[in-house]
Amino acid sequence: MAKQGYHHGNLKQALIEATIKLVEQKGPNGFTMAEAAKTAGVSAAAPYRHFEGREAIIAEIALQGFNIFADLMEFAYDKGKGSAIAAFGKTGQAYQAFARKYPGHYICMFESGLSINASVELSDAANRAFASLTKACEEMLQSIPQDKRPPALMVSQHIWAMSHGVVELFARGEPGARSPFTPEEIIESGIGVYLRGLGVLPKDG
Amino acid sequence: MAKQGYHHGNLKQALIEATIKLVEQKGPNGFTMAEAAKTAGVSAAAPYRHFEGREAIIAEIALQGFNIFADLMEFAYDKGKGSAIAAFGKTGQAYQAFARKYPGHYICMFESGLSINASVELSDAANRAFASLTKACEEMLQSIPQDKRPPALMVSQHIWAMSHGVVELFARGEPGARSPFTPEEIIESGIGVYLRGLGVLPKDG
DNA sequence: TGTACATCAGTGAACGCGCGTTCACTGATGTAC
DNA sequence: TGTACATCAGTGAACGCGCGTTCACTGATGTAC
Repeated sequence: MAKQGYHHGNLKQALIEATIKLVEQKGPNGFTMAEAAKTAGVSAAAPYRHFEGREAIIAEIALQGFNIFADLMEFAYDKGKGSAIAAFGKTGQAYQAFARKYPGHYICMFESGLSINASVELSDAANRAFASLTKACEEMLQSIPQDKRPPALMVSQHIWAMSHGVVELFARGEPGARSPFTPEEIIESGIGVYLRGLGVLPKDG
Repeated sequence: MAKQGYHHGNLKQALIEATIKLVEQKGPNGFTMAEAAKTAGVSAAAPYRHFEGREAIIAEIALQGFNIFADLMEFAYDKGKGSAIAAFGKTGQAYQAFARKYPGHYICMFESGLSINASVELSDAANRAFASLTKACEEMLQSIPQDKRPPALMVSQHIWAMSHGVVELFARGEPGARSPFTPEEIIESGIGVYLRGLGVLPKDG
């Protein structure tokens, strides 16, 4: 995959991948530059040709993560188009799927202590991701009479909070360790109840 | 407060308090034994008279935290007794109040990477805390016809997930930084919608 | 195609640092008589 | 009340370690002519 010899050829991405792996295994602060370099098969000084320092590599992963996340959400939303509820459901599933498929990115994005306002690029990417969730909420809320309609932003924050909570509490560690239900079951039923409460789903599913 | 002189007199608790402060300021991995000792005004070797090592002090704080948490939840639940809904609402508020009032404990409990199964005491305390939430859910669900009643455990996990998500996403950093709403507004309205979805609250509040 | 040279992307040694932990010690405290 | 002694809870020096980072260097690559 990577070039042999003096020049690695693809070191930047190799370091990112090494860091993702380490972060998944040891948590956001268990990773060290030295170990990332070693994992990538390169001397300890090499990373500094590509990243300013420790923080920068985490920030880069978070940035990539938010961009993947935003793409996934937008794609999921488009796939459900036609039915606002369907579109919304797809974005909710996309959230869980992202967290499951990219745990290292998820950790860098939400658990590393990184400030989202650290760079314009980063906050742009984060905003894009959550804007698409909020847009899905907004369309879904159209079916509710205007005077009973809660703010779309608040609805998307409820969904976001529950999704994030499920990831943090139930999607880590051995399956079943903390709950007899799978994360997907929990979030799907939770959002189902919530949507009934909003009045966009009938009382009986 | 603490004794002066060679013997501190209260070092164990002083170290715990120092660690809580450091954890609040620097995150779960920003704390060091050396700094905790220094903050408590004691040599770097002294903590080892009271704790086996770094992990042990975090575990002790988490244990204290789960016990305080469980007490608060049980107390809140009792206060709302008579009305199942009221009792439930009180426990939800107690969750947010705990996270706000004891951020250092909260971090050690949920963000330190500590395994809840690390000790029997710890898992007992954690179970006690969540059992009282589940009990509140169970009583609340009595008003629903049995064949439409979701498992109490799942309901309590939904509530727990949303509460935790709100704490993690909206209750940290400067107020208003990520949301125009306060954490309390978000969780209260979120749980309100959810309860309407369950059918334990009327369609219009 | 060949050569000279600039630039790029690595190396390896070294640094200073602070951490976690151990160890022999010592000052303070409690207790038996 | 006084004394001897055991125990407790600190100290301070030292250790080995690995980390983040810098620096002068060098091998590989790309390009102008």
